Amino acid sequence: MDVTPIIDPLNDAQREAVTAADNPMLVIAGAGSGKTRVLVHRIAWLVEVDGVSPHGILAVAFTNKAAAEMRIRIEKLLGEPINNLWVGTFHGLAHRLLRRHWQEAGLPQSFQILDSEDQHRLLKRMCKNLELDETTWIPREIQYFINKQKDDGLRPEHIADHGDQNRRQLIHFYKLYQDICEQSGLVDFAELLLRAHELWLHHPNLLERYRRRFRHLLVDEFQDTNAIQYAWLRVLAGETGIPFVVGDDDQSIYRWRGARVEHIYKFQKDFPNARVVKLEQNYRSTGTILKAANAIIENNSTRMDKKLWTGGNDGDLIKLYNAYNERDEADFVIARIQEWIRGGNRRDETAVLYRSNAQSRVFEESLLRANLPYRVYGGQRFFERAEIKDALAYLRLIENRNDAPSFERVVNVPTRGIGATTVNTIREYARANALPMWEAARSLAGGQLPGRAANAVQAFLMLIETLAGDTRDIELHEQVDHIIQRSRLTDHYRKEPREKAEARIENLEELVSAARGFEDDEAEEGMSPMAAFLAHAVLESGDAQGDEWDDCVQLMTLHSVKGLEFPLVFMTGMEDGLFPHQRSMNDADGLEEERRLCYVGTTRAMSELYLTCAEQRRMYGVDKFAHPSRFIREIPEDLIEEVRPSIRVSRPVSHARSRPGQTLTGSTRKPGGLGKAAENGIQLGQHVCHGKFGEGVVLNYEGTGAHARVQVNFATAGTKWLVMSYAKLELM
DNA sequence: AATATCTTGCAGTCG
DNA sequence: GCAAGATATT
Repeated sequence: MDVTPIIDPLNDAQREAVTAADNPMLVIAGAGSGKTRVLVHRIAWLVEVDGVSPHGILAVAFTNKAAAEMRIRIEKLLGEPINNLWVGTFHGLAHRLLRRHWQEAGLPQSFQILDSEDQHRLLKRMCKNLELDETTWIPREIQYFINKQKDDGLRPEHIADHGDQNRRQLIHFYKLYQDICEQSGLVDFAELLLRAHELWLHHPNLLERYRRRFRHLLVDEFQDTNAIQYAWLRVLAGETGIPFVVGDDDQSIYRWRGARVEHIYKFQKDFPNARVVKLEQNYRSTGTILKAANAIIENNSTRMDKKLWTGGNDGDLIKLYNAYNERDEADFVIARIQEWIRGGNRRDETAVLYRSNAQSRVFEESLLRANLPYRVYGGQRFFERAEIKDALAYLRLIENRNDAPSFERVVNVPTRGIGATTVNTIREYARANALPMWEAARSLAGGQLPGRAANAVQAFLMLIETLAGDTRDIELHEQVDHIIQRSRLTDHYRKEPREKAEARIENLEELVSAARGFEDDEAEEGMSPMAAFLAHAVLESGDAQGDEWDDCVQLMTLHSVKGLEFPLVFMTGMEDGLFPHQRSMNDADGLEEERRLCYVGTTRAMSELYLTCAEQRRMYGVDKFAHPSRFIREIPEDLIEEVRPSIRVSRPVSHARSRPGQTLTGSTRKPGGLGKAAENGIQLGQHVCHGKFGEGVVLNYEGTGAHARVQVNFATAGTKWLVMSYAKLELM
């Protein structure tokens, strides 16, 4: 047997992990150290050398995309498709188990998954029905509470109210919500994990079966596991399982959504015979970039000691640009990208990173002006669009008449004369008689509703039944198409403004295509293609921007860039308050997570890294002055080169626009090159007069000769940047 | 039921 | 400053 393709591409540390004996293994893998490679090669090693059947291996990734990629890489390495290997996300795997063992899990066979929007809508409706005080009962907060409990593995009966009235109410609400879900056959995301965990706890023989089957448990992005995920894994591993987990404590950036990096330490306690391997050799970035990344992350107090290094060159210095505002920042970035492209490089080798989504706008405008194609990550995903969810609600109702949220969603879409009053009556009747909405509607349409409403409801019920009958024996995509047409959703959306209508109808057509192309590889026996498709739609809600996959400049947040790499990277908006974000700046934990985010961003760059900040930024409609991010100061000076330095000066305190605490001084800034004396007879702090704007004070000054620009704070007109050669300023 | 007007809040994200 | 959601208006 030839193991060279599995072993040869690995360094010593990677090889140690890949070829390890049957021990629990914790791999601490720095950014760009080949962590996915280790996982993939480990699986290949198990199969090829240790003779483990893929049937006995379970691999967990954090996103569907990562899972799909992992499978492809494994199959490529092994040279054949591997069908009986379980690779997926925690949610995907939990779902698979629940489909398989729906009876043991106490679920109806036709259970459906509730996404977070569905969950929110349901809770909102519950709040309204219960007529709770809407200032204290905020659906978002209730949602957060319920999900948090579930993520911690808690059912309502497990939670103590600590004698707190409010908390007792919340727990009661959780119970109520759970009852509705049970009755409607619905399972939310957190519930998938919780049920899967309970499946182990309540059915020891089932657990035993899976323990015997999955001896090898591999987990990627281990630092991102939450409590219930870890518990599920822990129970499955038992005494005999061999977990192999890979993660990077320095890249833990999702604490706010329940991820606990502490699981890395817990792992070592729970599996005392675990071996720990550190991967520190980086294959991605230049020496300079790695030095900067190391320097930044060293400021965190709680971390495992780890230092990235490369066998490669130091490469270019990191460039820092101090823009005078966010538009200047964007123009600078776009100019650099154009330069990059002129140099014969690709647009998709460049990434513009920012802390929050709102920052993308200025870059988009600049890119549009420059005629550069770009792609913004994030935003609404395909299966989350309103028109798609409407169509899916019809499909779900056909699968499961008890699905109350779907019933409510489409009972009057398109409008068919079933208004709020009628729906309320149905809901009330359902509640009073402990019936599903569907049954309640059937009863009431028999006569207890006013004639017109009764007819409308009757027509709706008939429609669903007819559609169900019509589509029983046809192909999946034909079913979808038929239902979209006959429900008259297309006609409904056609009434909207032209542009919107077109996009919506296109999306509905796209849904039919999605159904046509759908292959239910992982569908469980007894699951109809439609049920599999619906589950797929919720669990894998698709890319936000399916189109525009070709050569585009990549725009995304620092969070969504994790796992990616680009030759040319811009980390923008490097200002205190923006990054680190204001809301994380004041506590140590928050700041450390921001710093890890900075570490993630820095380590995405392969050869060139630009940091940009603006001294003035328009936020929420007002211009604000800002200090450069403290993270810039954490990078050793000799690694940074300032591009086109601008001049710093104390702001005048007397002006209405300036506020205490916003005074900028050159002395605190790094690196050097700031604070040169001004030319052209203009002095910083100089009082000047402008023909149109009147009197003002020179705040800042940038450039030389004909291109020189000056920033003046006018008494009445506010702060302006003026080109010296046009402004005709008079010295006072 | 569709449309106009007002209020609110404003990090990040995957399943 | 803007967009989404809630509420008022016809």
